[in-house]
This record gives sequence, structure tokens and C-alpha cells, in this order.
Amino acid sequence: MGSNLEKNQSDKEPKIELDRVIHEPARLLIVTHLYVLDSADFLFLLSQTGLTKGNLSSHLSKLETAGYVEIHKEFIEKIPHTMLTLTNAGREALMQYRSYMQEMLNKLPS
Amino acid sequence: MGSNLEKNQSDKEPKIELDRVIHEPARLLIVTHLYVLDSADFLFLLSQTGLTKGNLSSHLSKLETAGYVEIHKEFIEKIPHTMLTLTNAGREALMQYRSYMQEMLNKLPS
DNA sequence: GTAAACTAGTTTGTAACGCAAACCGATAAG
DNA sequence: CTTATCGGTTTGCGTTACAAACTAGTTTAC
Repeated sequence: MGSNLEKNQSDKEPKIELDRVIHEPARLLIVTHLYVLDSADFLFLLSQTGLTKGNLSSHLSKLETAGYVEIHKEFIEKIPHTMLTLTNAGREALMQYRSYMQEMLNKLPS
Repeated sequence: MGSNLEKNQSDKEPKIELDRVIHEPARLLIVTHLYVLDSADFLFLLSQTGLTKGNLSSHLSKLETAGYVEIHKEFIEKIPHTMLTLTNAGREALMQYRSYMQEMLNKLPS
């Protein structure tokens, strides 16, 4: 007794320690751009990444929700303007992602 | 005239050159294991990756469809046995993926 | 015998995701 | 007024990853 859990195999936790928020290609692109620039506006990212507007918008929202970017909206001469900044959490997440990937890839025999 | 295509912005091709078959974490795990081992059986991969059986099975099918692994089934002492091998295409895909990722990540300032 | 339990996987159902089209509120031009 | 443009956001939809449920066969228990 105690527990008659019919334990499935699902308590094997998969050996992946990868931040999916960062891992997604479109977001990796965004985040690496922001990492070197420190901040950029929507239209700049749009042209640099080649994403569509809808796509860029939703990925930015997801990064914001994750706490990785801050979105600042203001009006410049009556025209809306959106500035994106990588947060510290975002920088750290990217660096951790990088370490993980580099280690995994570097140790493959060439 | 000629064409009055109301061209959207969608002819901007996104600047991502990443093989999604390889990029998926679970499959990256599988493929890197096969890369060093050259071949392995289903149960070995199961324990090494920590994936569930269903998951492992479907990822392997996807890798097979992509032409990256070969799946050989045989009976050993009346018990089914599945051997997985990385194809040349699989090796090359992984190496190309690695180059792309390493370049992208290495050029980030530390 | 036949039933229960185990082995080695495959198939199914579902929630989440990524994508581009469609939409929206505001300004500018004709 | 109407039309187009700008700077984005929301919607709709096909695809995916995931674990639960299932399958086919084998060994063990009775």
C-alpha cells in the first residue's frame, strides 16, 4: 500500500536542459541581435531578421512574457515607436543557452 | 499590369538557415548519440535520452523520413529488436547544423 | 491448459506553437 | 470625403511534441 501508483515510465525526466524560449530560431535571431545592440526598435529588427510583422510581434510578446525583453512604446512625432531591450535575465538566459549548446556541439568528434 | 500581385511583406525570406529536423532538442539528443556510437538499439537510446517510448519512436520515424537514420528490425531470440544507424545524410546534416550554430554563438561577444 | 504480467515498441488524442493573412487605429495624400 | 500608408496586433489554421493508451507477442504463475 502506501501508494499504489501505477507509475508509468514518465518519471524519467528527459536529459534536455534547453531553454525553448531561446531555442526557437526566430527568437534566437531576435535575442542575438538585441544582445549586441543592447536595444533596437521594431522596424530595425523587422529588416534585420526578415520575419513578418505578425511573427516578430508575437515572438517579442513571448520574450516579454518570459521576462527576457522589455517593450517600450512611445510616440515620436505622432508616430508610434516600439523600442526593445534585452533584460538581464535575457542576457543570462542567452549565455546559458550558449554554454549548453557549445559544450554539446564541441564535444562531438569532428 | 503584367502582374498586379498585391505583394505582401512575405517575400522577405527570414534569415534562418536551420534544419528543424535536427534542431528539435529530443532529436538533437538522439542524433548526437548516434553520431558517436555509429549505431545503437532502441532500448539503449531510451535510457540514454530519458525520452518516453512513444516519443522516441515518433522522433525516430521522423528522422527516418528525413533520411537521417536507418531503422533495422530483427528478432533476437524471439524478441523484437530495433537497431538505429545514422546515415551519411544524417552525419552531414548534423555537421552542417553544428557549423551554423557554432558560428552564430561564437561570434557573440562574451 | 489459461490467465496475468512483462517486453518492445506504435498509434492516438490533445494542447501548444509558429506562421502569415487579415485586421486596426492613426496619419497623410489626393 | 476617399484612398493609401504606417506601425504594429490579433486571428485562423496547419504542424508539432508529448505522454497515455494500445498492440503484438513472450514468459511466468497457477
